[in-house]
Amino acid sequence: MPALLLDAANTAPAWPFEEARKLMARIKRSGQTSVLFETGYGPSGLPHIGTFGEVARTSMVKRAFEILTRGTVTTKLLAFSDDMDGLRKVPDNVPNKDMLTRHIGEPLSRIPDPFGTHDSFAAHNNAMLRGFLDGFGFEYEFASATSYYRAGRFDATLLRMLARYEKIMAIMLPSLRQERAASYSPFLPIHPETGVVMQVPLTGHDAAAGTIDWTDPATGQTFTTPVTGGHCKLQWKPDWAMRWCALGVDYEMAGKDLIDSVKLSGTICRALDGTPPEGFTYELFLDAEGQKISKSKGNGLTIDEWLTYAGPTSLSQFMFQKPTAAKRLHFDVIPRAVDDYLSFIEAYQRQEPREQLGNPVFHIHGGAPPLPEFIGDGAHRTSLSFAMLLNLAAVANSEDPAVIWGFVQRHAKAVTPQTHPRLDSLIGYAARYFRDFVRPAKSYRAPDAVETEVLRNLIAMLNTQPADASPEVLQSALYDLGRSVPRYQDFAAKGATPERPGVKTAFFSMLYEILLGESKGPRFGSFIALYGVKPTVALIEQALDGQLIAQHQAFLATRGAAA
RNA sequence: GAGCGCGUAGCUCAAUCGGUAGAGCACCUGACUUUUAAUCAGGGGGUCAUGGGUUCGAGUCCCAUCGCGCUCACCA
Repeated sequence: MPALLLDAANTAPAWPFEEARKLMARIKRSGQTSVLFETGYGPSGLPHIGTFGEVARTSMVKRAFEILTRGTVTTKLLAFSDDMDGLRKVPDNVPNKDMLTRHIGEPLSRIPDPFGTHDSFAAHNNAMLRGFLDGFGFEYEFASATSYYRAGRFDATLLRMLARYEKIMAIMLPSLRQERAASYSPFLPIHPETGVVMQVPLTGHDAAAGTIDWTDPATGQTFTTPVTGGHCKLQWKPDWAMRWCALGVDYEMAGKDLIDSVKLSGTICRALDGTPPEGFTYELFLDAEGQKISKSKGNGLTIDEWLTYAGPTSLSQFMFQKPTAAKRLHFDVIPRAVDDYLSFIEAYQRQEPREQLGNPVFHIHGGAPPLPEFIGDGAHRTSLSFAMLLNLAAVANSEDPAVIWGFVQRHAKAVTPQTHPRLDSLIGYAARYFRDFVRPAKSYRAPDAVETEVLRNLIAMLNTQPADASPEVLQSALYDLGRSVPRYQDFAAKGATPERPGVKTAFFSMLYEILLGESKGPRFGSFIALYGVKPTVALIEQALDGQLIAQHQAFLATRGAAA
């Protein structure tokens, strides 16, 4: 990386650099030579897009920090899975719900995998998370709460917390309601017989022995359980604090819904003689109605859904943009995110180093963004936007990438999927977006008597055309056909004469509405040339039969049933 | 009750340590041997929510007010 860039980074206003500078101040105070970033994950369901966002954003800060420190400070990102948490509720979107119901309350890492592919439910969801993170190429180390607890990596801090039990309670109790405060315990013993994470009040604790005493409310049996060795876990706020302290976490982001929790955990962390991490509060993702996205509601977008319609870089682009402002995370933001990304990729090449540091693609690609893919040469070179490709899909009236490619190649003959692999994937995404969002919005109508006659004449005209008729010839023939129908004659058109009237726009609108289900459309001669003369005849015949309307209704019905 | 975010063109939003307010869509006009557009050229349109303050200079920083919205206060 050029020295110029490194100097500019010291004052760069982009938020990842601002965050990195907070860490610079922290290591200056402490003198430490390594920095630990953490992101948390609750594996009671499939990975959430918010989880992805947190890892993506934390990675951007980590990378900015590495640039500022010239690699002299070692860094690590720990993706910590709280897989020892007890299962509270059976998720809706999993099989074997009966089996899961029998394991309510047990640690996720102890419950069998309802999908039957992994050693436990937690292992399954952890693998899903890691699959996503690996697919995006994040550098991180995965951590399982269960294995950390069992391996004793938290033992020293757990014992310290037990020794300062009263102090911890004094911090927690004021934040709780009376009835909850009466039964609250920061320590949750694992039932030695049932394996359930017990949420019971403690009847005693012994700091010297490192144990807690409690009673099983179901049987009245009393137990004495060590807080160490994985026999006991912590309530989540003390758990978070203990983890910060035990592992020495330096940086962790959280959504704004956790502001109070971050404060409380920070206080507990200090009570354990730890220093809470530097924090960053990001705004929440909202659905189309402005509601918070949550796993339990199932609103908003999943990672898979985003990746159906656009590539991972566009999702990173979305995550980079202004993390402190609430963002609607819905299908319609995808094209914008893709095109923002593409234009920043292009802009990067002509930017000054200082400007490059504020360019999202600098952070998305860890300082080394790829070159843009252009079509055409010299002054005529350009790149195709996602919005334009969506138009193309609509023009071609096709969800087949090959047809869209055909359109592109009419204007740029040398361009192929081999020379432009990213354009190829963009076209694939555009085709799917068309299928799922544009096509359902279509509305076909039936032709009236005059229109039926015109369409029959159109078939007859097309049957006289060769298969390779040019768009211009077809266009001209279309005008002649329109000119012959009184309804579409326009004597006010430029160049029109009483003998040779112009053609009203209504003629073409009629074709779009009946044949394509849209109010607007492509130059129709071009459409026929691309779509094919014979297929166009078939399309018109289907319209005359009422098949287009019937097919579209059937299509909508299957979608409705699927949704 | 506590905390946070947002008010910029008709709509959706940009504006990178304060320096002449921009884009996309929409709309209007014109050109391309007839009005259709992955074409090109041009145009209209904003009291940057309101009122103060700091400054040579504020959409940007500070204070207050109004409006909209979200989150937390049971669990994670």
